[in-house]
Amino acid sequence: MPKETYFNLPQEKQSLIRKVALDEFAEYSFDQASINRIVANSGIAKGSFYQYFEDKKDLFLYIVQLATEEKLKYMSPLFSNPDKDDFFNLIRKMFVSGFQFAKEHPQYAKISKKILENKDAPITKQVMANNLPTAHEIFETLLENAVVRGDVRPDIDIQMFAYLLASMTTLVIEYHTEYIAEDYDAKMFETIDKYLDFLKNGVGK
Amino acid sequence: MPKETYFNLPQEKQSLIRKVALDEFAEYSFDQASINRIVANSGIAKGSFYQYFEDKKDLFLYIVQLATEEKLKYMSPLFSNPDKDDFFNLIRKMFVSGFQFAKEHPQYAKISKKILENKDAPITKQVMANNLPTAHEIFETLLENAVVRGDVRPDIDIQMFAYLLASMTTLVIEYHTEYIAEDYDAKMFETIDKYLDFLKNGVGK
DNA sequence: ATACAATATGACCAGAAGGTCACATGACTA
DNA sequence: TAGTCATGTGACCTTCTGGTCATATTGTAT
Repeated sequence: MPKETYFNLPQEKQSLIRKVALDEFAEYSFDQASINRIVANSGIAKGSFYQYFEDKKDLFLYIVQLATEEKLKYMSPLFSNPDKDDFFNLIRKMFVSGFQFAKEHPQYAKISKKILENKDAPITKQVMANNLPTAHEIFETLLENAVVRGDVRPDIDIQMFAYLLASMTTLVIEYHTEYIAEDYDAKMFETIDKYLDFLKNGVGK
Repeated sequence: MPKETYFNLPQEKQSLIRKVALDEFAEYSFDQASINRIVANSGIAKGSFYQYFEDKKDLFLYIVQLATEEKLKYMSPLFSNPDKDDFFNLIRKMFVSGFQFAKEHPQYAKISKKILENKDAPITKQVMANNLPTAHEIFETLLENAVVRGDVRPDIDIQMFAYLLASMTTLVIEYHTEYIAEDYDAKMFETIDKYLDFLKNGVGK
């Protein structure tokens, strides 16, 4: 957490620093991000930076927290009415929300992606520890409910499949951003539907 | 590629350097790996290192090439008889081979994993450029054949599914190494079978 | 105007990085 | 023995890093 001094700053200055730090961490990994660049781009003195934050990690975890809070705003409505949608519809809605989040907060999305990509970095482990429950724990609960509801076959390995689901979600988004150039938005639904069809029925003939 | 001086070295010295570099890159990412540590651990002078290699990148790409060649030894036999196995059996065999490779060359496997995890690092892009065809191009061909053979539904999006398949392979291995502690080897087949069942039939009821 | 606390500042520090270079060593030829 | 050429060496270079600290500035309350 930033020091009190930071929160005493005028809102404008706070948000400038946030913006610059966000840009930096969206472009560079934690290790490669540079405090020197951040202070230069913010127009604040190096010394001031350390009046506001304990260290680099402090700033990073703060930014990650903001990202997490923002993402939660998109996701939490889905879980308020747990029995409203069946499993596959819920997945669809999660996709749409996640897609919306990434579209409206591309920087936050980039940072999240960087964190997930660097699973063995020490900083990633700390982020994971701070921001439980992890995605695959959520999916485990979802799957358990889905089996009870009868949406999903009861003979699947829930732990394993939760792990796969959690990662496949980001995979599908990755695929879509990497390969779909035109009609990006409209085709999102096609991509999701193809994915859901695969989840339900597999690809065997 | 290393300089001639390197290849003129006695085999023992070459392989010592390879071993030390392999250890370094298995433990640290390209950026975090340190030439200073490598020369210290090899017992060679810093200056000598630069007689052998152009720079850090030169050494790294050399090690990656060795890894790629080694992995190919495990994988290429599978593709010599393309019509011997149906699609799902081929996937199974690829798993078993990949698993074997990772078990017999854990360092190489670690390096490959690190590369795949850091998709946006410049060095990763260069590795990808050098080592085409990429995994998902292979899977595209495989899927096309599978559709012709009738193993796989003809209405799937081959490009998209090839992308997913390529990544899911590493996902499943990741899951297995992360969650299966005891009977690691024996349970590998269970994991693969569960995965193949999911590929074929999905999870819908 | 004075005193006190909060904040701002940038020169500075130690460490590590990748990379260079003048020189030393050794081996082979004439 | 003298000359040549490949190889070996580590002190040294520049550049960057995260982080510190003595000092200067500012704001506020008396």
